[in-house]
Amino acid sequence: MIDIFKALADENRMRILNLLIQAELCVCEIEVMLELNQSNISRHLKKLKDSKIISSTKTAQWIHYKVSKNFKDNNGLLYDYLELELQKDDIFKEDLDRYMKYKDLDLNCQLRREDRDQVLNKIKLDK
Amino acid sequence: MIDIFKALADENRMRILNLLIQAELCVCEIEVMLELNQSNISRHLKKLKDSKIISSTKTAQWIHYKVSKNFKDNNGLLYDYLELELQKDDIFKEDLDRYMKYKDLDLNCQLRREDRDQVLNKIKLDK
DNA sequence: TGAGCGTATTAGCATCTACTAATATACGAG
DNA sequence: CTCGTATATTAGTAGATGCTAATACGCTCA
Repeated sequence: MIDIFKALADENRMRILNLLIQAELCVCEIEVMLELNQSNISRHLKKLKDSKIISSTKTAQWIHYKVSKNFKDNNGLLYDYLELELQKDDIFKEDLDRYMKYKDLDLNCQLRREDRDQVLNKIKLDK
Repeated sequence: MIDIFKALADENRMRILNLLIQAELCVCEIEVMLELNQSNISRHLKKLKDSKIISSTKTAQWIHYKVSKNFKDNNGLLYDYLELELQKDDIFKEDLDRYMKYKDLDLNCQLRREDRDQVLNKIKLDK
């Protein structure tokens, strides 16, 4: 249980988890959505995975992450708490808004590296 | 929310919280129950209090800590999760067993310093 | 097979955290 | 007022954690 709390005790990991609660995503998508660099995301994902909160599946060179069934099944109350609380914080809501834009524009993880800046621009929120 | 998780991401703080979920206690009682030194407990309590998980009331020179009403009211799902999970781990169960012994023996926080070792001995678990 | 892309890992660093030991503060009893 | 007790705080230190930049690994496709 304490390992789970340790994994949750970081804003960037919580932002990642917030996205993964809504969708299954690969590293490069999270990278664009949160504007964090790949190395950080990868390490944070490892920590979430080590504590069994998320799981991953590999297809070709992409690794897709999602909240693990095991976590939901064994920590239902905590999962519900997270879903509820994540709605209350602007930073998490904005991340989801960016994800919605990304999805509405039919963008996907095969976007080319040279397009990344354009993608970033497209999902930028106008506040 | 992240501050709460940070506060919960430590075994000793969780042991303290485990006791406070069951009873209102002062520092010297926690000290005996968990065999941690006073300085550590005081700092851990401060952290739990800063994140609004617990609250304290002062009577004479004793400061009694308990889970705050505010925390229970605003974090019901998390509180229920904690109550449930804390039952699953031996270390937390043993701490509660020691508390039960302490209570059954009608010991209280006014025990004299020179009696502390005796108290420790009385609440020792025979496993 | 080799180039390119997605992901993981490493090294080096700065910051944070928890601990011990010592000291300070606050209160009550005498 | 002063001593003893309960609690808080400080200083110093070791270990954990998060970051950046660089590198390594693994997969696909030409």
